[in-house]
Order: sequence, then C-alpha cells, then structure tokens
Amino acid sequence: MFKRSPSLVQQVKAHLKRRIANAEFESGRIPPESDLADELGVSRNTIRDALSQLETEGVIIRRQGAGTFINQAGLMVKTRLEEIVPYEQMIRDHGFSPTVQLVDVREEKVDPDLVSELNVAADEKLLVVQKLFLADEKPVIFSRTFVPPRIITLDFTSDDLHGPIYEFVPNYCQQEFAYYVTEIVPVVAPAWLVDRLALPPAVTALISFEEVGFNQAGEPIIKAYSYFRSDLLRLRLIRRNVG
Amino acid sequence: MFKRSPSLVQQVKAHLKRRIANAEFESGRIPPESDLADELGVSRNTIRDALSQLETEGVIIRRQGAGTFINQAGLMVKTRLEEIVPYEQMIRDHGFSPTVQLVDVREEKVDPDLVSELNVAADEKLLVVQKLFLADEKPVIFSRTFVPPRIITLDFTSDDLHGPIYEFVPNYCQQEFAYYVTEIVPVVAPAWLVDRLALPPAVTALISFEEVGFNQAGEPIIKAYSYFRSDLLRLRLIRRNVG
DNA sequence: CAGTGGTCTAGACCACGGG
DNA sequence: CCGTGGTCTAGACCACTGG
Repeated sequence: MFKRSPSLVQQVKAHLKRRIANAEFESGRIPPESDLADELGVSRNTIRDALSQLETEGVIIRRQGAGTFINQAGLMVKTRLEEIVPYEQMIRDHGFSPTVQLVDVREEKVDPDLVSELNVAADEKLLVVQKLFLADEKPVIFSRTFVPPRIITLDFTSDDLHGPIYEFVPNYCQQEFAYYVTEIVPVVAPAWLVDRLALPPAVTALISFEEVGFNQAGEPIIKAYSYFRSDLLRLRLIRRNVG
Repeated sequence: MFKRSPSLVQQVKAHLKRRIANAEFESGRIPPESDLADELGVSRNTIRDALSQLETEGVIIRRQGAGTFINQAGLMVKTRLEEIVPYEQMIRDHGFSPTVQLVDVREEKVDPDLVSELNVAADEKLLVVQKLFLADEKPVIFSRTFVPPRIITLDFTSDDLHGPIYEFVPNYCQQEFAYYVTEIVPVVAPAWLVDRLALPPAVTALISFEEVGFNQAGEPIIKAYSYFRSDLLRLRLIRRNVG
C-alpha cells in the first residue's frame, strides 16, 4: 500500500487528511486505530503517531474510551505559528493570492544590537534583504532579514533572494534551519510602515515578529523583523494543557 | 526505579529536566538513548517519547548520527504560548512575583459577537470576570473572561474566582478544558487600559489574546480577552519545520 | 460488559555523522 | 567503520466511555 519514503507516519497522516477533506467520515467520527492499522497494513503505533500529530495540529480530537473525532474548531486556525511557513504560503492559506516584491538588497554595517544575537564581529557587514508581500494586490507583510555574508558559500544574484529565505539558506549556505526563536511584539506603525503597507487610518497597531533562526548546531544564522496586517492575516494558535 | 503513575514518560522527562537544571551534563551532551534506557530501567521507546517532548519544548536538540544536546537558545523562551499557563505562573516564569486583583464580577447580557462564538441564546446572560495581574507590584496583564452561567453546576462565591479559570471550570463545572483557540491581536491601548495598566507614555501598543476555550466534546465554553505589557512579559515562541 | 484510546515493551532494521 | 538517533513492528496490558 505505502512506500518506505517518506515515512509511513507522514503517508498515513496525508492519507487521513485527504479523507477528512473529502468528507469521507460524515459522522465526524474516525475509525478505531486498530481498524485503520489493518486497513492500511501498518502497525497500530504508526497509526497512533499519525493521529497524535493530527491532534497537535488541531485536526482531530481523541477521547479515551470514546473514539477519535474531527475537530471543527481547528479549521479556524489558518496558520500554525509553531511551524515555519513561507509568507507566500501563509497568504495562500488565508485564501488570498500572494505576490512578492523584492524591495531592496544591500550590505550594511552590523547594528550593535545584532552583534551578540548573531554572534558576529562588531565591524562585520550584514546582508540586508527587504521584501513586501501582497495578498490579492494588497500589502500585508513587510520583512527585513539580516544574514551574515560569511555563511553564504555559493555565488548568488538578487534574483535568488526572491524566494523564501528558507530555501535560500539551504541552497546557498550548505546548512539547514533547525528552528526559529520568535518574539511577538506589538507596534504602532511608524510613518514609513504606514506608507509601505498602505495602511488605512483605522489600522495603526501591527504585530511584529522578531526572529532569530538557528542551524542544526544551535548557532544563530539569521535575524528577521516582520510586520503583519493582522486584521487581514489572522494569527491564531491552539493552546493545550500539558504535563 | 519509577512507579506506574504518572506515566513513565512524564517521570523520565522530569528526571532529565532535573539533571539538566543541575548541570549534570557538563559537556552539553546527553547520554545515548540506549544508555538512558538501561540506566532508568525502561524501554528505549519510553526514553524517546520523553526526549521528543523535551525537543518540542526547546530544551534539547537531537541530531541523527551525532547525539542529543542541551539547547541553550531554548532558555530565552520563558513562556511557551502553545501551553495553557495560568498568568500567575507566566509572571513567575519571567522572574517576577505575581499578585492577582479580582477587579470585578458581574452578570451581563451577552454581546452579539459572542452569541455564535459561545453558542448561547441571544437573551442569555454571561458571567463576566475582570482581573488585573501584577508583576512585582507593577500591572502587566488585564483580563476579561465570559462564562455562560448554565455550565456552572456548583455554588460559588467571588472568592472562588480568585484563582485561575483553569481551576474554576474543572472544579465547579464538571468539565475539563481540552484546548484554546487564541488569536493574537495588536492594540493601541485605549484610555481605560492606559489607566488600568498604569502605562508609561512610551508604551502604547499592547498584545491582546482573544481566546475561546473548548471542552473535550469540542464545545466552546468560555471566551476571554487579555491585554499584555509585552515589554515586560516577553512572548516568545519556537518555530520549526514540519512535514 | 465490549470497545476504544493510552501506555509500555523488546527487538529489528535503517540513515546519518564522525573518526 | 561504529555509534548515534529515526522508523517500524507485534503484542501486551491498562483506563476510560458508553450502552
């Protein structure tokens, strides 16, 4: 039934998501784990791993003794903040059509604040990339990304920076992102942002993400500031009790 | 070595967290999974479950073929937004000493916006609880919580509302929270909030959480609005790539 | 009581990293 | 190459829900 790669768990997850999207479980109830295991020809543990992930994503709810059910409320969450998602995808998830404008690419002396955060020398220069993202032609995100040039191992042109930084770094820097630490900050839009994002007078407060991206060795490799029209892109999160 | 409850995974997790906090792994390296399994007398799967959770929490990093390591950067994250944490605890996690003021408890006709969100009748009344949280005597969070009285099955006084709502609902309503859907919204503090939170002129933008709490059956049972001095309580998040 | 999800085990094999 | 974490299996028993 399934191949060996990607992992069985991922395939089972995708399979169940598809069946849920196709409304194949009208009752809202998902078959018992043991039935799924038999049907898909994998062990119950594999099914359970897939279901656990779907539960974390808010797609289903499991109740011991009762069963596994589709979670309607989870559909409100368009973007899971715990996941690194390219902004183009985030815009698409909200039902808009994305456009990217590469506003500006330049080198700049490192800001003192970034010296310790990015672990660079005080006189080093940083590559600064500024982008504007539009949803159905309307500006919704402005981002400014700082990359220490020393990590870039291959030649590139500004065209190569048009796509998500999550693709640039693996392709041109021979390292992968492991995770981001993101701080969520409220800002009153300064004049230049009102201008950039063409904000209507009613919208003055924005969400900003201040993020540091780390590679697999736990070293900081990029810093980014992003500003969101959160009236258009709803930033939602599922929160749970944990042990 | 371990008892059967709480689960072995939880005990292993707590055990490892303690050893990490005690700096017992000077090298920053955590022993191989098989060693831990032998040492603690549990199966490797149990160890792996515990390590997976610690990785999700940002405590460790695992690298296939290389080993498992303590993640220094994870220490920046005081509050994991994906977890439901009582605000008193959040304040404590930031190194402050918390105080709670029960500002106000009253019944109020339901706001039209909440009718559909809380699935109540348009003429129903809601219990409204307003609280102010202080960190080292400084106001940092203001919250307003709406509860449909019909879910409250036991008698209570306003004293019972002094603690976290996460304790009130299980104790007085015979149901448990399963999860919250939280929307993160930036706001410019209106005059009454500037007053309540005693905001200095420099702080005008706040983070607001607009949350709906669901029970295990997936029914909405409470709605809450919270306003944070995010200059004092840093809202940070670990974001990852997922499949 | 039967059926469901929750926990745990022992063992196998794979994929990757570093010496 | 060896040692590490990553994936998967088959089976056992427990805890809870609901009729």
